Amino acid sequence: MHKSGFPHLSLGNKLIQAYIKCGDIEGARNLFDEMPQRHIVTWNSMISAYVRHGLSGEAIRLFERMCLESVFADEFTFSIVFKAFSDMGRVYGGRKAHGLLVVLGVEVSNAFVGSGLVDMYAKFGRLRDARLVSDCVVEKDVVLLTALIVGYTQHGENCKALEVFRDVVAVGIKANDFTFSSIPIACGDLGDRRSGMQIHGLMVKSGYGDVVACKTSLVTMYSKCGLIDDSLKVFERCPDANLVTWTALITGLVQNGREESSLLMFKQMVSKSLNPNAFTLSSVLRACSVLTMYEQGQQIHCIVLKTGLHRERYVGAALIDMYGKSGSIGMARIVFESLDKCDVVLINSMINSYAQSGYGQEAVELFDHMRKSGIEQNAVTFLSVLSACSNAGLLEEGSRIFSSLQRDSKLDPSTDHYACMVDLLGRAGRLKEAENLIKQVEEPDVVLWRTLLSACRIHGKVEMARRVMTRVLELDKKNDGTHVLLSNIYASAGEWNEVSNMKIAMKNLKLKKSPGMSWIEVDREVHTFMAGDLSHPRATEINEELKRLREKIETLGYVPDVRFVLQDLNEEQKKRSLYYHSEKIAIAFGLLSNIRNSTFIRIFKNLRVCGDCHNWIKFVSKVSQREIIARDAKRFHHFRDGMCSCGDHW
DNA sequence: TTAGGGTTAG
Repeated sequence: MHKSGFPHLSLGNKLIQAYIKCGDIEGARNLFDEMPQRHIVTWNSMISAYVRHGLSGEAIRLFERMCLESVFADEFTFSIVFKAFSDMGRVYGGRKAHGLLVVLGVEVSNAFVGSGLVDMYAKFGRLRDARLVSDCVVEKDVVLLTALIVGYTQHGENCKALEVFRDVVAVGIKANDFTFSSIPIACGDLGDRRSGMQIHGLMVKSGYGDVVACKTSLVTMYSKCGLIDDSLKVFERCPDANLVTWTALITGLVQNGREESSLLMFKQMVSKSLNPNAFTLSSVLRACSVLTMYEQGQQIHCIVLKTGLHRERYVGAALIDMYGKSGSIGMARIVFESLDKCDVVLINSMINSYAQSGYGQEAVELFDHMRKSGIEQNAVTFLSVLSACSNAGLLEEGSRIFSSLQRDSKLDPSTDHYACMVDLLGRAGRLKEAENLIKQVEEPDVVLWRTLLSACRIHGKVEMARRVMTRVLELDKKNDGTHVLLSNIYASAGEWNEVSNMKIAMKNLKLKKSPGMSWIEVDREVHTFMAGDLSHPRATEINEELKRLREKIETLGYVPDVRFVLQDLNEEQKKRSLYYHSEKIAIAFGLLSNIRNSTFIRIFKNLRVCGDCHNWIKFVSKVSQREIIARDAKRFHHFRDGMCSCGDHW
């Protein structure tokens, strides 16, 4: 023992090592603090233990204390401390440590030091610095080059990642499982199937084809290349799939439009007692959102709450989006307000939810609040708030925000931003101003002209529509939506000859009008209806319900508005055609299904709700005492007690 | 002692 009663220097170090080995970091720290003098190895052991236990902040504090006490850091210290700085995102501190390394004359060419430094700069996104350090190391090893590859892939520089990988192969450095779990990501993000498949072959040849992380990386690579069936093949040969592998597959399925399969896979995963994390849950929430399956979405929300992941940013954004897209704006707001920290994506999700439900004022307030709080707004923020203004007809606020976007030198308004303004002006009947705004755009796209064409329809401006149509056709001859739009303008004006000319034009161009359909989720099953569609097993009941509703609402003053029938029919035929619009059938079915005694009914339509249906739903919401939420191609309508949230502006 | 695979807004 040391005369002061403390263990001898090397014995003390051994004791600290023993504490660390047992995972007793607190014990190691106490002993460390009590030691009258410490060897460099002791400092290094302690710093290293902190980093390995996820206590990088503590590691940095100890490193700084070491410098203050004039203990010279060595290669070992630097190899570990750079990771601490990158874990904590402390760019400035990391650079200072690099400076100290130079002053102390520690060699960067040491493989461990070089790799640590390259990895730190790569994680900070300072890839030029990472490359400079890497170039100073004469004998580069696989760890250093893999760190560089990962840095490039994580910051979207996938071509450079592939270049480094090709260098690795060319100079004969043996790529290992870490390299093979990183490089397919670059191929996936580039959509480079050829390189992806070559690397897959090389991986198998090198003996890493059975490493789970490598296979996971292949699942992602194939799915990002649009080859989801190949992802499934890799997954089938992965009996040791872990949570990351399952999540990669579930995400891939969602990204490839196979949302139903992704939900089935999720169920399988849970049945294997694998607990989903934030990655998994945000992907399945997206699947529910796309499928408009909100009962499922709510169940996933329960899992989120049970697992305590409701404060995770990615999950929060996915939940806000899911509730926003389901028209449950109250729930979206509850999730939003429960978050501890806000970032631009979360706020954009909330603004966008407001936009879709027509809550323009709330969207503008959040936008203004964001600006006051100093949170940087991006192009999506402006697009979301402008679309909120356009859905709610807030011309004054929209113009103010659009002007500030034009003044803001950091962001250039895109054609999408202009489209919102054209829509706002157009709907307000200021068609000439809308047209002038389009002329300000250097290369106006077809969306802008089509937006103006749509405004012409609302205001019945047939002559202007003819002119705008020629511009639309110059840019996109083969768009069914455009032809239908102009045909509807002619139909509203009673120009039936022109309507049949449009039909002939569409036939010649082999364009088909996409059929209108509505759907509703009942007991986690989706029921879809077309106009006049009486093929549902409960068609007779639906018909009776429609009749009951008609009788009730007619006593309150509902009159079918045949102006919305865009076919050349007689009055009685027109009324009958309105009677069986798909949204009416879906609502009648919803009412008779009495979904879980719910106070509301939610339906979806792939096209815009027509004026007569809009009026019909208002009456039905009154007689049925239900809130009816209808999502059409663009937005939500919340009907309650004979009124609609859109204030008839849509 | 150093490097890896899966997630959010339009």
